[in-house]
Amino acid sequence: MAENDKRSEQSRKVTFSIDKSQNFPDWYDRAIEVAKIVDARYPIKGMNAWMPYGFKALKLMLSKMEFLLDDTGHNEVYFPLMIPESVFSKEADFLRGFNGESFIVTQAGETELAERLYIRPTSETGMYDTVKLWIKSEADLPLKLYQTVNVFRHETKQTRPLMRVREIVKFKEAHTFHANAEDAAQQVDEAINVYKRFFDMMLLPYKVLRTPSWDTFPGAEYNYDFMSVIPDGKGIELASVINLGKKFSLAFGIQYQNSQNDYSYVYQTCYGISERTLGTIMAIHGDNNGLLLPPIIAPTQAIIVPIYYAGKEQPVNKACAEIRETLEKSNIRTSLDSRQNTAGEKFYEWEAKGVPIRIEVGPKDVENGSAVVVRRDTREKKPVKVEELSNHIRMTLDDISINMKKRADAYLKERILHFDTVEDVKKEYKERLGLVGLPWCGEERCGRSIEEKIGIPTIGYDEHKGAKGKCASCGNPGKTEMFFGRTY
RNA sequence: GGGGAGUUACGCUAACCUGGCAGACUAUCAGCCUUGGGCGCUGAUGAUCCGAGUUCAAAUCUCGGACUCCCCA
Repeated sequence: MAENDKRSEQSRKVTFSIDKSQNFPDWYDRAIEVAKIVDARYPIKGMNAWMPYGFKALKLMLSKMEFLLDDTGHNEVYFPLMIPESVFSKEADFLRGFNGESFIVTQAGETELAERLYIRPTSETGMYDTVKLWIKSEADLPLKLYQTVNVFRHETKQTRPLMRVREIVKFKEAHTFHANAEDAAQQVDEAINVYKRFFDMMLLPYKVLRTPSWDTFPGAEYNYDFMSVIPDGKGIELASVINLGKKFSLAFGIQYQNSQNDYSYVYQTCYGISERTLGTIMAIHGDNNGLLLPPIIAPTQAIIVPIYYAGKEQPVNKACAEIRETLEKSNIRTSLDSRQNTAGEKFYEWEAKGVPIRIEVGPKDVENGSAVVVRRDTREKKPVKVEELSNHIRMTLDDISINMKKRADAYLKERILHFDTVEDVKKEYKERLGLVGLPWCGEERCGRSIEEKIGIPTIGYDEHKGAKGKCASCGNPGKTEMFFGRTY
């Protein structure tokens, strides 16, 4: 810093006095606030107002999911927010699972309603009650639907923006209906593949785990969860893929007429993701300067920051406008920050918002016919000739994505810990480290017993990976690896 | 499910115990100075969660409510 520089080190503001690795919860709240993703000041716990920048990122993310669903033969529909109590309570396990956390409308104005109306905590019941009218014959199957809706759950525990909320604003849920069990099972596989493609695009690391039989989704035959780990060591369920079997079709009477002129009950699956995915993206990729958004969902992929000097604004502005036009022509989402704040202030702000690339244009650059390109992930600065800018930015965006994915995969690997015995876990595991894997024989009794001994809840097991050692409970050969962890 | 703490301007906070002009920082707005990593200066806007009680007088004391946070099962 030059001696004549009036800026003093001490008066410098600090966006993040909070260290992400030391205090993740506070870091997360602050990062979301500074980047203007959501406004958590909305006066209901667990319900947040989405701000323009955050909502743009969310929409970009969802559009990728929509593309994948459309591409695999799903059709978009919409079902109402409210579900009559008589419909909501038709499937017993489902009712037991969601009754306690549902909001229920009991009156309109001062008039008490004849029948109570449930605000959907998820849409199964409301949907299936009507879809049964749509299905007549085998020719109507398979039927693959999805909708993007808000759902409400009265969370009593701590809430956290995007991760654990009372109003899930964008629940993108798919529901499918099939003629037989094989087709339904196949659909589960397709859904898992769709989600793999999606989370890979979002540069998120995950592990697909099958939920143990004693812990499945209410009303399910079996289900899989896409699990990731956030920096405080807690597991987070990014997506759930559920085989409902005939449970709901029996409860709701969803039947089709088959070729033998008999009626058969349909087999169903459902699966969904939400804005939690965006929350996890921010949690995993952010650093002590704020967010880092994957280029694929960044509302602004490149921010142009003019560096003004008195009397030299005109040429700088002109160069910036030209660069912006060029980049937009190459389909790079570009913004220009021509506000009169100091350059440094703007740098910090756009870094906090997670914009992948910054382009600095000052009088020196104009003279040289170049611009300074700065990567958000490495903060590396590089002068680039204006003619080469479009190409360079494209390549750099790709490179940032590759780098982010690499980092994220390495990150998850560190947070999934493999142990051989309960004793090892007790000796070496501390809460904030991540998920715990132990060999398991496949018996419910043993799964529950391990859970109790190590005091960490079961999450699910990796179906496709055999375990090396002996079951951590009974000592018989381990069939698979069971994972344990605290979750959101 | 049980327990505890709290609520003052967009945000953070002082005054509370011991009742007496609600003060600072930040932000915002107007202007100046500036702009290659948060500089500085002048001025302005803006607040005691809601309801009741005690009192000459309540952010402050008492009671009730709402909401928020934390801890334990």
